Amino acid sequence: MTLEVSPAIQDYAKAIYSLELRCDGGAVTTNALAERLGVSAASASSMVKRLDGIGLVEHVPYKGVVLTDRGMKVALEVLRHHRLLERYLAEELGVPWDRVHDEAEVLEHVLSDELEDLIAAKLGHPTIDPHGDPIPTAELEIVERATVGMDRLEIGDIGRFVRVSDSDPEMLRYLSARGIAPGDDFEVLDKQPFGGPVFARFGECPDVHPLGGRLAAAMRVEVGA
Amino acid sequence: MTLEVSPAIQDYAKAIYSLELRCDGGAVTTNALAERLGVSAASASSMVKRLDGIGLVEHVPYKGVVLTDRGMKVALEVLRHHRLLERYLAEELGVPWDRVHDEAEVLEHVLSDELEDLIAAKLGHPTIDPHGDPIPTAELEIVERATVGMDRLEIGDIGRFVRVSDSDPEMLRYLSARGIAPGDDFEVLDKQPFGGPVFARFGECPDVHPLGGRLAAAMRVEVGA
DNA sequence: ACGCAAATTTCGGCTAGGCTAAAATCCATC
DNA sequence: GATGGATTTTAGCCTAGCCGAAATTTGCGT
Repeated sequence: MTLEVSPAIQDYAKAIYSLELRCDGGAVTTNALAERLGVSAASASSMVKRLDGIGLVEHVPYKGVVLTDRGMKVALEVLRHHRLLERYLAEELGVPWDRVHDEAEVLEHVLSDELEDLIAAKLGHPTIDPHGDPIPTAELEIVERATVGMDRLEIGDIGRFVRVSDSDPEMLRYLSARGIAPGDDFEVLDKQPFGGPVFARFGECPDVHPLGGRLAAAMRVEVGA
Repeated sequence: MTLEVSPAIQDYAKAIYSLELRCDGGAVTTNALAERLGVSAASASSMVKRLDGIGLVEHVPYKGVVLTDRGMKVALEVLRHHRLLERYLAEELGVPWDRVHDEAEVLEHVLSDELEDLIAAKLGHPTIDPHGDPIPTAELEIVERATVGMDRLEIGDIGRFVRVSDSDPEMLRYLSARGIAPGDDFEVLDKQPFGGPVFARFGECPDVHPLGGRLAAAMRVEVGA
């Protein structure tokens, strides 16, 4: 049945998974998928039909797709590969934080189960990757923590900076250069009105950083003591 | 010009390189190439034409192919990836000796230059892989040592077991299980006539091993004190 | 020197995955 | 309830690699 899961199919499954998370509960549209993967809407449409044919997604024409259980397994397997590799590359090989995503993006498709196990063991079976994203377990269970973007915060909010999108190298370099990393506790000291930037302090460092626009939205945090 | 070197092309370049080594100096035939890569002669023929078109090989129809300088660079780049990865997998991740080849076979095509450098540095810029094969330098220079198969040896010959084909897992398991590894010094104690097996002792271990057939031919040695 | 077997190339066809352009469908607005 | 713009799907086409079958070339043995 499922004996042919090409890299392209893995990429589609992964993209559908992450888009399902965003647009909570809803079906993923062809357009969103196409944009995410950098292909034309026509290409996405025909691939979606194929994925439905092999039972990885449920496709309602003109409505969108939802992953089936089997499709979810494919997505989580690739996600586990990706995030384990990110962690491994950062920790064992010293690949810079803002580069691990691109490296993992290609390696994830050719990682054997055996190598996956060896890497996980060597890392001590980690549960989050260098961006703070959770790594699915070997049994493909994953806990997505509820987070909000820093753009939603108000003056006085405190909490923990949990994760940041791994796909924008420039953002990662920016944060990295300022010593801001997932896991840091923070405090919002000021905020400009009308969707303006928030001013926050991270970890032990007394510096106050202005965070606005796409950056603040990409920085996901858990609010509270 | 060369901006498209697909995995398939890399595999062809690598195969042509190693066949050129064997059939010393001569052009590589389409059939040999097809057999090596496990594709039909028709497929190999058409790919050879493509490779000639993009300048990686010189193809004389019905005669065979020879790598151009650019083709050689492609082959050595992939070979460096392959052997560095074998070394890395064996040393850092504990992948069994007989499995590293297959893992490296897929990873070699997706290894970025940056990762290549990091891996080489971590290993201390090694010059041979776990099978005793030389690793091309970053500048793609390689020294192929002159070796003979153990099947050519006579009683009383001594020397060093240098390398063994990396592509037969069963052979590797067999040698591994008996504690025989590249780098071992050996002594030929007996030999049966008419192409029969040689009996040899390796390293410190007093055991005498009978080695015949394809195994003896695959075991390459340097003869002499 | 000639013919035949083996090697090689050519030919037509297949799948995966992508594209553009055109047709179909959906939905918000009037 | 119609209609126009946006979205989605279909249709036709392309390239990379692979295949088997048929045509071609080579070169060995006599």
